Amino acid sequence: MVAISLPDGSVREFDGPVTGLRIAEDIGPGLAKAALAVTVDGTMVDLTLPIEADAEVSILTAKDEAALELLRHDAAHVMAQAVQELYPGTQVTIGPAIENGFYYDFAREEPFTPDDLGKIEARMVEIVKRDLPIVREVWGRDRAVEYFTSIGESYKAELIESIPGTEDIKIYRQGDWLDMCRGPHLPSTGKLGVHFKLMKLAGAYWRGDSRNPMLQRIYGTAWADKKQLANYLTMLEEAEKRDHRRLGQEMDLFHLQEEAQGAVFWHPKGWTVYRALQNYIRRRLDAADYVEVNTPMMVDRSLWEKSGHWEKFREHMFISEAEEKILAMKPMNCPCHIQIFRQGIKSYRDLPLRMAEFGACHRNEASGALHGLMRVRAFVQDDAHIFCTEDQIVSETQAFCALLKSVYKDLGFDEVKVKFSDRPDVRAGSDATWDKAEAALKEATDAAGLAWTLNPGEGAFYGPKLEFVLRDAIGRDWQCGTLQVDFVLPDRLGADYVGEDGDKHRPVMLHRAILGTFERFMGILIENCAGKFPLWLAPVQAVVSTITSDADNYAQEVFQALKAKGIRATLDVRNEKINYKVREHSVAKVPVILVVGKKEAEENTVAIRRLGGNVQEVLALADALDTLQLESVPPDLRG
RNA sequence: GCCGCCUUAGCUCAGGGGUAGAGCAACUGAUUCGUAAUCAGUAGGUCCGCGGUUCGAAUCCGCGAGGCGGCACCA
Repeated sequence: MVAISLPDGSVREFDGPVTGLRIAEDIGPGLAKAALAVTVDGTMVDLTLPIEADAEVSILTAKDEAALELLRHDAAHVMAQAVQELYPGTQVTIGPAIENGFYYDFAREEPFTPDDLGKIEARMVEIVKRDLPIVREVWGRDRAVEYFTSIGESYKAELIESIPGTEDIKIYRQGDWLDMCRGPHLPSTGKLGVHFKLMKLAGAYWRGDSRNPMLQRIYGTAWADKKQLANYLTMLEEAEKRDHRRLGQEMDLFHLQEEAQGAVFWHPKGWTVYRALQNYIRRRLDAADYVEVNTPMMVDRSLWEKSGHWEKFREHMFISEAEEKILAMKPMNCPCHIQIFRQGIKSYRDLPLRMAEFGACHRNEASGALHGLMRVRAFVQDDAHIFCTEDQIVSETQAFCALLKSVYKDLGFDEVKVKFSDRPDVRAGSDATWDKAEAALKEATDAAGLAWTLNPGEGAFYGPKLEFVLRDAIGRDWQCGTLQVDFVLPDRLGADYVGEDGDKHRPVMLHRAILGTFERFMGILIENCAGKFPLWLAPVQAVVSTITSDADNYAQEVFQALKAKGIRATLDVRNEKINYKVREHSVAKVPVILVVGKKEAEENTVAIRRLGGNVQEVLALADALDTLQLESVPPDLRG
């Protein structure tokens, strides 16, 4: 007797082992048809797998989020079958479900072309139409290795060999095609449906290791129905429209060119936003008792040798030679900050010492890693190093987390996630020190009210770290802020202070940034607001547009008044129709258009039109000026 | 760095072994108009670079650069 408890609380009894499909049939034919898999005591399994003991079972259909993952995994298998039918001799490797879709990595001499994607997709539809039953088999390891080796699937054989000897090898067969896979899978290929699309071709290293051969990866997206697929494709189009590289050009914010690969040419408008952002951060740091410094951009190699960077990151540093000395463009500010710390004698009374710098750093990133503003070779961080005692780690971390959260909120990001990276296998410092540092970081993060997830073993070799990830308007995650506890660098570069006891001690150094780099954050900001900057950041905050030349003098007066109030305004007295002007300034995403015609000039008013709206508000000039001035105050300066 | 694709006017893109195309933008002129494109005209090109094939290359082939999509990397 097997008792099956269902999600509605009911219990059904069967006289022996029973499959999920039987249970579904028992409930109703409609459900049996829609069933894709079952969860047994919370674990997803095949619909055809016998359930031997009492269990809590729930039947999964396309409506369940978990079933979608299954569907995507099956899409990967169907794609692999299609590829092997169309291109004999191609080897399969791995093909998991991923967010929004799936991929499969193939080994094949000849590259796939974009045209091939269409052919593969058509064959996939055909395989779905064949509605091949998907049958699970359990093989012995040796048999599996032997089989895959015999048909020339050396990657699969290698995979099986790396599975622990105690585990069964599961084979899923659909028609005359089969693959080794952990499962579970759909009952038949027909259940996959045809709401998938192959998206892109890419290279990917075997087992993610750049020393291994490169395979050909095909990415696809798959959904439960037509509407979901269409929504996803629409979302991608929307994301493309707010791509910071596209908006950067359309809005005349910045450009990149090959003579300065990975370095940004900021245009007046982009630089205006950049400055507004930097000034904002500078005020926030001042308010949080940081001191700002500035240190050399090029420093002799000997300093990098002492800090350990020369040994570890030499390849990624830009080098210059002068008078038989080798200088390196600084890839980071911290060694220089320690030089300032070391000047004179520091007392415990000087700690915590929070030293900030907006210093230009250069790193020779791999050419393939460069990506618009998001990954560049020349950048400025909102960087600071907090020199403190071990006892001050908690309070400093807590204060930092609070500052970070507040900054993100001001900039329009409310969702912040934290990744906590603890001790790696290879590390410096004693276990006792690590215990202390990790506990302090955790305590402080909790106290700051931030939810964190563990990133085991991913800490820096010199200490544990926090990574702050924020989510943008269209649901993408960006890692921006960081806080790293460092016991090593102060030691290597000889930083010390005199303690209460009169002895010399090593300070702990907290490396921290909120935005990360200004370049990258500008990119994130542009994409998050789709180019429609909040008023305090907008490069042009208001444009005064005339209807006829009769209002030119008055428009000039309005324009000067705006400037006098510190508002970034432009004047548009061109002989164009107001429709034309409104459209042009709207496309340029200017937040406020002040329209003035004969009537406004006579009455000393302005008609305000805001970006995205189509209503006009007529205000007395003095009121309009006050309103706009108030609205353009940066968030940290608001009463 | 690795794999694939792409590179034509300021921008978006079409074309394609025989004198280089469109829309928008720019410029000139006309138009003075009430909230998302007024009309007409003019000008604009090393078809990414270098080499090869050819009577002839922007087009075909090779090499290189940059960009794009991934992978690897990210102190």
